[in-house]
Amino acid sequence: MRPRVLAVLGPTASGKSALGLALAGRYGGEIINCDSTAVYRGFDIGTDKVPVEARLGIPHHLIDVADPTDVYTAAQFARDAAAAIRAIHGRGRLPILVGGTGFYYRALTRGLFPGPGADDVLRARLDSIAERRGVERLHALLQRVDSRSAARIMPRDRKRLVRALEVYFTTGRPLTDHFAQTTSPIADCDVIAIALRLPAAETAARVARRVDDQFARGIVDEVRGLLERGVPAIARPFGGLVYRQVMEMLRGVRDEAATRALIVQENRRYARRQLIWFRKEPNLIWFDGAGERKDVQARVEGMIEARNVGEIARETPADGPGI
RNA sequence: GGGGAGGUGGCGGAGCGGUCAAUCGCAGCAGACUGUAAAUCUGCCGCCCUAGUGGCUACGGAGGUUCGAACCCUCCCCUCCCCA
Repeated sequence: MRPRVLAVLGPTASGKSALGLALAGRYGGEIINCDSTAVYRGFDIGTDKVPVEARLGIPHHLIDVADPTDVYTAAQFARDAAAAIRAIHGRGRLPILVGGTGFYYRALTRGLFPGPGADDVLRARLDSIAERRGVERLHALLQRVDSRSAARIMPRDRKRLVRALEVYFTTGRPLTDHFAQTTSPIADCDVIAIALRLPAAETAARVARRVDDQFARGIVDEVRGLLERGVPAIARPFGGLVYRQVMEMLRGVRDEAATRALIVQENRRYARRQLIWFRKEPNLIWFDGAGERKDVQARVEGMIEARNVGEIARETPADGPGI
């Protein structure tokens, strides 16, 4: 039997963590975070990390594995997650990916081409071209060296233009040439992916509630504390949802009421983008309803049992912790 | 009561005789995504349809001037500010 991996995906505030925890408890699982911002230490409230006390003793991986000043990437995630999966399988337990970053999930399950990582010097040079002559300049440049990529990338999509040029200049081959070598680091595993889905209005209400909660729990103090501890304002995770808006509030861009409203709005938009991504993701098994609901969990468990996914745990009960 | 400013698409706000269904921003909707992805970017966005150098209704209301009006004139309605 091929090793199994479970995944709990879905838009923000859909109850992924609760479902992941329930499934881990039931099937002897360990959780692997699949959320791009939760990897950063110190960014807790805004990322809605499950507090250690609430983890029911279930191991959580890839949370708090990066310093705020690090630049954690999808490639790094794919490597780390694959390693975590192998380790968990080695313990005879079931790896459960939980998160909403579609790109990370794809990087893991379908792979990224084995090309070069970021070249900061080159990026700086390309960025300065964009700065001085306009982003379109990069597109024109790409058009000359890699017209296939130029056709795929919008003329003002700076990040993708920079990356495509970076790959070309560091390898001498167009980005699209590299794609053929793309393989998943967990190609030997069977991934059973569950995706949660909620009506937009429900997501909106849940997000509003969560934002109130984040402020009540001290998101503003968390940000202040990070800054006081010397985390630079340009640190990657400060650019993410919630943190970006709170940073702007602290800079006086808008007051707290407006900030809360904005965060709610941005969350709804983010949820929409996540759904667009996941809709395209093949082989997801969709469940309607929030992940903390017992009936939803029961439905998911029914599906899992029908597919015998939990078998990994049952086959090797020996080193299950206290079962 | 007197004086002043203004009423434009869901909101903010341009336009001040034709090329205006109306710049732009926001919100909304749809989408792209191969090492920054909670990021970055694209399209649509009055109504109708066979989706187009298509039809229709529109710029507070009613009239008027003009070949032609969101833009000019008259009256009315309504906001806001200042003085009483």
